[in-house]
Amino acid sequence: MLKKSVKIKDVKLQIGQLIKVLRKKNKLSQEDLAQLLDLSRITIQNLESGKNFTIDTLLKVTQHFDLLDVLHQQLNEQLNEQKNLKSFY
Amino acid sequence: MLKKSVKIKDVKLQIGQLIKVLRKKNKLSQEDLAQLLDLSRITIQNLESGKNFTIDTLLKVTQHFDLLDVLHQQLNEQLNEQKNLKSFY
DNA sequence: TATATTTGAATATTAAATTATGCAAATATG
DNA sequence: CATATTTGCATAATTTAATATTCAAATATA
Repeated sequence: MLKKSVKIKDVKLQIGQLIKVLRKKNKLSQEDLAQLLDLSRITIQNLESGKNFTIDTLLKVTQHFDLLDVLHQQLNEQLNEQKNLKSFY
Repeated sequence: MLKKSVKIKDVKLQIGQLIKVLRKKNKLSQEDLAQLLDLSRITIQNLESGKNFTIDTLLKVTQHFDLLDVLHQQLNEQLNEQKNLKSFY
């Protein structure tokens, strides 16, 4: 059973899908979210549709949906893993 | 005991730190890594020092250090969590 | 120590992300 | 169904990430 490798495009589409779910869960239109984050609707649309975007844009959204701490923790775990150290909570 | 909130800048610096550790573990100079990913050394330097950068740049590095699958899986778990579904492996 | 390599930081240019606007298609709501 | 709202996708202008180059400081290596 061969598992096909994940492509960069796949991950971008996946991120977009996640943002869209979060936005709809919070009953926000693309325009609503854009205004809350001081971005244009087009940037939100690009983010959700797998286009290239900046880390600042992604982290603004992440922060708004209270996932910045989760991300920070996962990165910390990954960092400790690479250093062969246990992660601490 | 108050825990101070994680800032966007913190996460960017953390990503940069992680990339730097991965690069050094693989005994690559910034220039080496840049050439392997068809990027400039300056882009790698910006990535490692907390500047803004694009998701394509980050995912190229992630892919090179065989962490794209891990990221994909974590995103899938987060997506299922937001949908109130169990993640599957 | 000597010196070769790497890194950080500046400036200037190029490529691309972000933005603004408009409009048709899709979706939501009365 | 009717229509108001939202979304997707163009095009063009602006902002900024990515690049090229150079040089001094830091680091690695003989």
